[in-house]
Amino acid sequence: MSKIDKNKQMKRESLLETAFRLFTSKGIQKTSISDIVEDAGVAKGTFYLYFKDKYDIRNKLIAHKSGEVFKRADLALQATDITELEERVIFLIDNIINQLVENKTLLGFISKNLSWGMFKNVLIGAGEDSEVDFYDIYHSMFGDEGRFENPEVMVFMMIELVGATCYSAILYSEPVGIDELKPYIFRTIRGIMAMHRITGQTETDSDI
Amino acid sequence: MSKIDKNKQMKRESLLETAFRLFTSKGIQKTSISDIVEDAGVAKGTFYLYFKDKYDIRNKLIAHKSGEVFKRADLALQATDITELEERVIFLIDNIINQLVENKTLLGFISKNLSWGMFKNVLIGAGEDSEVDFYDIYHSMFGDEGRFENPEVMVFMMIELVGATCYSAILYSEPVGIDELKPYIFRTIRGIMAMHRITGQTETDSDI
Amino acid sequence: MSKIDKNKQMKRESLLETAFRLFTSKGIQKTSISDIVEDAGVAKGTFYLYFKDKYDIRNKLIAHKSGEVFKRADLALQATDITELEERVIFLIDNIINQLVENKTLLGFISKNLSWGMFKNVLIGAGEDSEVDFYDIYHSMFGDEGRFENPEVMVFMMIELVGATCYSAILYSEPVGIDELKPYIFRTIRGIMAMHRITGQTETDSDI
Amino acid sequence: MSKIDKNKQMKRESLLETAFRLFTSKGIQKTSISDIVEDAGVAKGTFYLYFKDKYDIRNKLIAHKSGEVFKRADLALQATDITELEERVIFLIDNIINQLVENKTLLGFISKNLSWGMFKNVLIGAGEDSEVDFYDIYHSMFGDEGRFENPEVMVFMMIELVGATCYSAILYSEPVGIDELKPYIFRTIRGIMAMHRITGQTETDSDI
DNA sequence: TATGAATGAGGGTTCATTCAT
DNA sequence: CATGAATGAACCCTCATTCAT
Repeated sequence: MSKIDKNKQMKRESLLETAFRLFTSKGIQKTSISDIVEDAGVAKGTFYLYFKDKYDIRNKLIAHKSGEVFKRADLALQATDITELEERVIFLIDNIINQLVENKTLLGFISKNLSWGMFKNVLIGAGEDSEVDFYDIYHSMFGDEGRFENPEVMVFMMIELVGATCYSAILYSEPVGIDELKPYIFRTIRGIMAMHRITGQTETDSDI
Repeated sequence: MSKIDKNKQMKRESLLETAFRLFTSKGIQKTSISDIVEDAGVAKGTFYLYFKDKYDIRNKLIAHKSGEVFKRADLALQATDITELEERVIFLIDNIINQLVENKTLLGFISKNLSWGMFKNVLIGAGEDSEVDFYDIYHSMFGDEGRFENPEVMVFMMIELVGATCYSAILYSEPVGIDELKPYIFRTIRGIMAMHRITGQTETDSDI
Repeated sequence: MSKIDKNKQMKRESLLETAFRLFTSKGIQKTSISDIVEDAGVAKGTFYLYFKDKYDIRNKLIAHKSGEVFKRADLALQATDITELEERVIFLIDNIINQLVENKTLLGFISKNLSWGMFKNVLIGAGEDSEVDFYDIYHSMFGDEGRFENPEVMVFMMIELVGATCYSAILYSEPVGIDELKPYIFRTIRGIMAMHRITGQTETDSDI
Repeated sequence: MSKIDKNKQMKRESLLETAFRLFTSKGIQKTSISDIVEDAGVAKGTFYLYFKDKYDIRNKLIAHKSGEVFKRADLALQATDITELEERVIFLIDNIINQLVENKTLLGFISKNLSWGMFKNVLIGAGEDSEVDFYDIYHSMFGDEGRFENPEVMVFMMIELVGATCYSAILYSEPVGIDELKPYIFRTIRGIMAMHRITGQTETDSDI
């Protein structure tokens, strides 16, 4: 049975790998299920044994691939001795940006498809096939300590800012290259964190 | 000739209107040219007299629709007596957000399709069928006065931040509704402007 | 497997047969793939499982049909005891002409489509789905014996002459019917062979 | 009126010229009426004022273009002092072949389209828009003198032989280039003429 | 489980032809 | 005579999905 199960797992992973390669090289719209099964070396019907349709495999890929990016960033962070929270966040973001610079196809894939809703799913559902529990990381960083007014909004803004600006800067160097953009991103990130830090809320709010 | 030309313009606009309605209700992928011409009440071949393909009409719609949003925001701004630049920017953004709240289908359409490159095209090419010259507005606000270190990067960051965060907040109230998010957005916008203001560069830079 | 393969072969042959019938009755240009699949009783997509496009099926038909003609002629020749080479050639040509007289649709199809390049392909590639190896026949007749100065040119001229003249004579009796034309054709064929026969080259050449 | 008529003639000739250029460069099937009128600089409807459809203009072109070739060959012949009939025929054929070598697009166009029936039309109908009366030439050469047994068959065979063999030799050098093929063609032509010459009919006929 | 032949609706696109101007 | 916008049938081809093996 183990052998059969292993075979099954191989088929599934072959399909995922192939789909990712084709999605990132030809685009999702232009990739047909025929393309995937042909390259993966399985029969057409087999695809439907593992995935509902093209968008099912896409969603599973996004969760998987973005999870990996966060995992690698977290591992790198653990290898440092940075303790200050703000510096830890900056380190993570910098690491993720660097990963995306190195892997532009992954960037294109994630940016076009990773919504905030998706991201939360990664956070929550990560435990199922991952050794890292992102939910724990998230909470230990932002949630438990009560240091931030609205941690979820804060993380949301940071992620959307980084995602949106990096896409254009890394892939098209528009309006500037990522190296030139990074300082601005980091300063804005620090600004966002400062804004949400509870002790820092003494200034008068005059938001329009 | 006038009669024929008027008829042509009507056909063209009928196609644009119908395409927009279908794109925003069914999505671009799911909308076929057959759908468009059927709803617009013209023959299939007629579509190809006016547009190259589905993506041609989409691009023209994006430019047109986002141009309109900016135009309306600018008109509203002119009706005020706000003089301070920062306040003018905040007013514009607030107005645009409010428009998008009122017109969620437009928001979905623009957000999914308006890239920075597209935005620049709207800015530059707006003159062709618009009474407002966005390029002038842009330059009079940010470019000429030498008050900002890198105005293009600044505008880029503001637009990407607003676009990315509003999409989720307005359409899905995730992670919070737009009303709750707005103060954070505005404060971040002010932070971004402060960061680029040349005289404000006295603080120490410690961008990683 | 045998059952499925048999079914596949049947589908393929049904398509070939139907295409031939339509090509010869309506012409290739006027025959659409829709026509073929409809008459063959298969779905449109099925066509593309077996052939790349209309011209793929046409080429396969030409090779197949002209191969059959040559094969039949060769079989008939083997049933005789003609030994003299020239008489054997005349016999083959006569037999082929007679076949084409009997099957005028085949004549129209082959004549319009069988170029010299095509003919060589039939000769060379015939082995793949045929029991007769035309290449062997050809070589044993003309090539090996060293009796002809330029056997390829000789065969080329004979084939082009026969093809071009028979088409008009058989189908339209223009300028005369095939029976009246035959003697002239045969005499010209003999002339061409005489011309290429190496020992026959004693006459003075005065080719302009 | 003359001016209008001149304008009409110009439109017609512009259409003919453009059609010929497109037919020979893209092929007849791939050339649409839209292509022709666009390149010719006239409106679509105008085409139908002069020609019935694409095949009407094609037929008119074939007659016109092949007529020109024969006319040029005849003019060249008249400039010589060749008197012997056989040599005159060889001269004509050689001249025509040379024209086709120089003008390969013309060769492709004529060969693919010039049937014997067409050729006779050119002969007969040539008077309508040509200064040369081919019918006269033809008859003075072959018909009137009673020197040939069946002049029409003879001309037919010569034309078909030359047309069929030259096409492959000039355009594809298959099986040999035209220069290498010419001697064989001429000898065969002489053979065909000898065969039809009435005084030369002393040899025994053994046509199968 | 796994296969892959078969399906057929539906996609985008072309183009000969018409006809009001 | 000349125009060219409009037509819409017909084209080729793709592909997600099914199901008998």
